[in-house]
Amino acid sequence: MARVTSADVARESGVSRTTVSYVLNAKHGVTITEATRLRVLSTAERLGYTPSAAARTLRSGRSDLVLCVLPNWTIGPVIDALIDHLTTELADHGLSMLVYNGRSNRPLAELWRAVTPCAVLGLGAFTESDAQAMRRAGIQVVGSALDEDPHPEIFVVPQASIGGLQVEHLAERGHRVIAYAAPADDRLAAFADRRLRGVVAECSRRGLPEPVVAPVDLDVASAVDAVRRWRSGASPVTAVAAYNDEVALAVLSGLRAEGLRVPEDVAVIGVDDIPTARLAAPALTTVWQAIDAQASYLVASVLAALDDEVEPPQRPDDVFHVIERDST
Amino acid sequence: MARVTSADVARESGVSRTTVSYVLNAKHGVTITEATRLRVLSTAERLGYTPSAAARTLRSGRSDLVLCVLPNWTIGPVIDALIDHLTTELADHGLSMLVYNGRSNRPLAELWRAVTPCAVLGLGAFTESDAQAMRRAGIQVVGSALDEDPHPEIFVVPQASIGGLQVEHLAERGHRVIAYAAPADDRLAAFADRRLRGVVAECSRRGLPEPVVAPVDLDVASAVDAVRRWRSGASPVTAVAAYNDEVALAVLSGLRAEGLRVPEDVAVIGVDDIPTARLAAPALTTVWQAIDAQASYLVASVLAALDDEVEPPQRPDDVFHVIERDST
DNA sequence: CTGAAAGCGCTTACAG
DNA sequence: CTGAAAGCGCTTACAG
Repeated sequence: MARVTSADVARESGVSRTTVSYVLNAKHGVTITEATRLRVLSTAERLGYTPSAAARTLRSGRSDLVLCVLPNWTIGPVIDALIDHLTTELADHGLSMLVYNGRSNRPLAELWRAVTPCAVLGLGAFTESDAQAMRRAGIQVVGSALDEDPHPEIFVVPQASIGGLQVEHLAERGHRVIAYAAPADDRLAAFADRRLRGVVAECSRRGLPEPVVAPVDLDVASAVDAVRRWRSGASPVTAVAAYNDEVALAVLSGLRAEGLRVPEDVAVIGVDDIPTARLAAPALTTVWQAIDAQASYLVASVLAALDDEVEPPQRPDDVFHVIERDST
Repeated sequence: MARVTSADVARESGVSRTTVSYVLNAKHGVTITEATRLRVLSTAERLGYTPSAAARTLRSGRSDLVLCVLPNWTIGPVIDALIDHLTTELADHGLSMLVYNGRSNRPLAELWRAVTPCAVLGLGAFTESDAQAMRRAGIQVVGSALDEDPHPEIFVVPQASIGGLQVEHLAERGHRVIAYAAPADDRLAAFADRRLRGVVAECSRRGLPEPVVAPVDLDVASAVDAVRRWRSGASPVTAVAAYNDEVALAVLSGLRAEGLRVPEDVAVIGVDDIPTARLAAPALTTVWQAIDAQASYLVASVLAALDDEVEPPQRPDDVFHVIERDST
């Protein structure tokens, strides 16, 4: 069965393709008789007409597609919620968002063979050559960074400040010997390193000893190893800042296996507030992120990149806070 | 800066656009002088030429894009891994996969304004009208179903058999009064209902009493309510089949709060084997899915839909098995 | 072995 | 208020 085109709709409605286009795109500044309008609309409906995205894009040089590029991360509930917000908000502006999982480490260039987005929203940083290639193809690039970035148009979720917040919380509860539980999954290194940097900086600012870092796999044995190391020194660790909630849950299991009480012997704080964090024994204290505010900022950035008349948004601040539960 | 087109490459290389196209697409059956080939390739490289996806798609009536449509589910590690596998395997066949999160309950039709995939891979079922619209637009539709489905080309992950497996495991350990912990999140109802159906069927097949169903929110209070209900009757529940691991973890927390021992007083089995399942106290018994086999099947289905000469694959069986840990 | 030309389906000045 | 025509950038018969 052949594809239905605007020519079909035009013929069946007894008008020209121009008129069909005007009606279907509710073209401004052109007046169409109500009768014609209705006729075209109903024919289109009846025929099940769908405009060809390829033709529209080719002709207008612009598409309604925003591509969200995910770096090689594991995707948990936080990113899931972010994507959810982005999709919905962008759709409210007539933009469709599709997600590319750049796990396979393939060059992004492959993608432009398949799709022509008007903007690309990178949740991680792009390589300079990728970014250049995109701009050259007329694609707006909205990037993100995990650090403070000199480019004001780059979205920044300062990972270091998460680590800072963890230490602040722990220090305020009187802890002085603090450890950092790093993830064993390499894909998370970009985040983990920066969060650790924040932990180290805040410890030093407060005159606390440098945190002992141990990688913790998501199993009990690995956590037990880390716990033994942390507790073995002359001044045993009394608090652990974990890379995220999953790692924190592993630490909890290691502590339990070693017969240590939480938070009496060792306090633990995570990041993310995953659903199971509150189900742990004891319920996990964690750092929460304002995903909706981050999504809104990102959407506004995309809109500003697409339309010169739209002002770029203010970076949201205060996107983190500590949720106190029973593990600290 | 204007877009680089194949005409630019042709001019700079001193050949026609035809030749450029032949070289860049490594067109079979056409012989091009090695010298010309190299010249074209290097000019394209130097100019940073990226073919226009819109033009290719419009001209050839076919794109390299596979769209994966996610229903309104929460996305956990299982779906994440599935997407990962799909992206990689499809890329090996020259196809780019993009993911659409259909959460916003918008009609899929909106999407065809932005993008023209060659195939759509639905992880949930499509409405008949959506499926029809896609076929009418020349898009191959590869659907999935959660139940046995009369259409042999539909991919089926029989959710009911997950529930059956849970009961089988529990019954073999001597349990007779089994409860079902349903998720409170409505978005999961499609799965939950079917898994429950499997639980009910297997109980009845084994002559066990009908399972008591309680919804369990991901918090301790909700789980405690459910546990009290399960334990209050004349024949208290001794085993719980949970919708998934998160719900199972909640049940564990409710049991703990009520002072019940696991598995001595009550056994618990989940589904998914999320990373934190093994970190629970006690470590959670769960049902594992062979995601890689499912992904391979799906990829083969897409390939078969795209090329009539490729045989549709055999449905994989044996995609589930129980991972025994300490909670049963 | 290489080129001129047609045409995919749309939108948009331009003319009437 | 509506239509004829051009052109977006590519691929592919067809001719040489």
